[in-house]
Amino acid sequence: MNVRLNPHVSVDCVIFGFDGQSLKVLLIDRNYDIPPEKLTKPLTLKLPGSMVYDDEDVDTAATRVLKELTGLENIFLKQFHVFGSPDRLKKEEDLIWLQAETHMKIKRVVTIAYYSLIKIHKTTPSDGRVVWLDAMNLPELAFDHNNIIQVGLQTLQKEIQHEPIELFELLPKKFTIRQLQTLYELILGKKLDNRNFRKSVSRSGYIVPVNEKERNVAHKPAQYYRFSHSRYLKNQKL
Amino acid sequence: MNVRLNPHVSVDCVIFGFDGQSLKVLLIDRNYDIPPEKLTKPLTLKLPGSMVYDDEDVDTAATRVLKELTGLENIFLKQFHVFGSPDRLKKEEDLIWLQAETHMKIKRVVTIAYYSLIKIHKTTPSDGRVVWLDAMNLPELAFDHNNIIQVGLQTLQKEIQHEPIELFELLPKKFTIRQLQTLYELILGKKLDNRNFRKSVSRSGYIVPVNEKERNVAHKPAQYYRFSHSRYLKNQKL
DNA sequence: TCAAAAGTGTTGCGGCTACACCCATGC
DNA sequence: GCATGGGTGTAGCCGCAACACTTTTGA
Repeated sequence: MNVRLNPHVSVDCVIFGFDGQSLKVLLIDRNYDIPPEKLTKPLTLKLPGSMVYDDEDVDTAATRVLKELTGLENIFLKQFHVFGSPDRLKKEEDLIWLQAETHMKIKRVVTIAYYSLIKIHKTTPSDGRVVWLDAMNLPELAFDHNNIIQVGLQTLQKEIQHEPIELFELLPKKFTIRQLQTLYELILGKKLDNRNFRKSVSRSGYIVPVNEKERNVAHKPAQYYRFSHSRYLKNQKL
Repeated sequence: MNVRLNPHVSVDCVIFGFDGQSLKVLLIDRNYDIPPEKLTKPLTLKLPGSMVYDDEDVDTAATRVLKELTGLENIFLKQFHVFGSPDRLKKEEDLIWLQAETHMKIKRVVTIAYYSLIKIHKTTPSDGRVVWLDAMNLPELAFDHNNIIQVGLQTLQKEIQHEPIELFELLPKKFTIRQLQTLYELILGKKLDNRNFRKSVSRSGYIVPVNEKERNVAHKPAQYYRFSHSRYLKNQKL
């Protein structure tokens, strides 16, 4: 395999997770290996990404980034926008970091952004560079990554209105209706009516109860449900 | 202005037009300037496109292509997908043409695809390289351009369900309901009920009759309508 | 027995579909 | 007067929103 990097094209992945309370984004501390006394900022966070190899499809590059980072394969990953303004590399520290990382003088990179939804607990927690931050309340990130995340979130909002399937990637196999509703509310940014939400769940036909309830909770225990992929496919055909 | 081309990133524009009968795509004969005796094929058609200049936003590059070709500015133009497989330049003749065109040895180009909707009669007909072909019945094109057009068409199908506004770019200022319906049917690839279609038109609130009817037609003359942008915006606010 | 979250039904409105006939014009 | 496409109304179904109380558990 020819591993020469194409210094003009990169991929960046906006990886969403859900911890039951809030919507998270996976970020990388790019200065993790730098000794503290040399750091100008305590944290310099960026989206996981990579230059594209010379003989690699751009989609493959995004898949590779995800795998290197989380160990996961066959993950839902969707190209959503290209960020190609020549001044997206305008911060001095970003240019310095890029040069150190790639050993090339780079003035301009066009990046193809993807988003992905994964269960937080599935990521290898061993990688110390990885942090999950609240997607709605982020600090200033490297490059134009705040903007990329915002556009990714808007895309996700639109998508889940038509393809709710994606959301189940964020939930554990067994989940309660309340968890699912909370997730919808977080992403859409508004409250939903609980009764109507339950009706739409049972109408869906592919969210089915499992033989298990919550335990040790100080209220009526909730029924667990799972996403049935086979029933989902059946409904599509109708 | 630094006019150095970035040989790794290009833009391609799928420009749709409508002649009242069928949906068209604008294509370029890339061998227009080659003397006939040197041609291997009578026509070698491709999408209008360009490499991206080193100091140019990718969206700007797409806008530039459209302007160079049609003279039009401020045109609706939407980024819809990146085609980045390393073997999208696999045909020998494509590589030869690329090298002649750019004077560079190029093995791999990632292209960002845009689609656009314009009124056919607005294009400068002086440019002999330009041809409009039926979008549903295309010959084999250069590179992976057949595939790009197909994906563009699918994107358009999805978009018009939510943002019908785009379609008015394809119609003359004054148009009949039947023309609008024909356009919908062509893009969606299915027949629509005429009565229900008219109802949705009058419900829309932003398609308004003008004081003019068809003339010299051998049937009841149709009312002309126009798209009212101001009414469209008002409805959005509700 | 209290606090806390789970779970449950009905009604009205508006939008979507299906469907058949008369109208105005040019030839 | 006839061929051609323009234009019109209704009824049933379905999905969506609004809305308040009972149930089950742990503490």
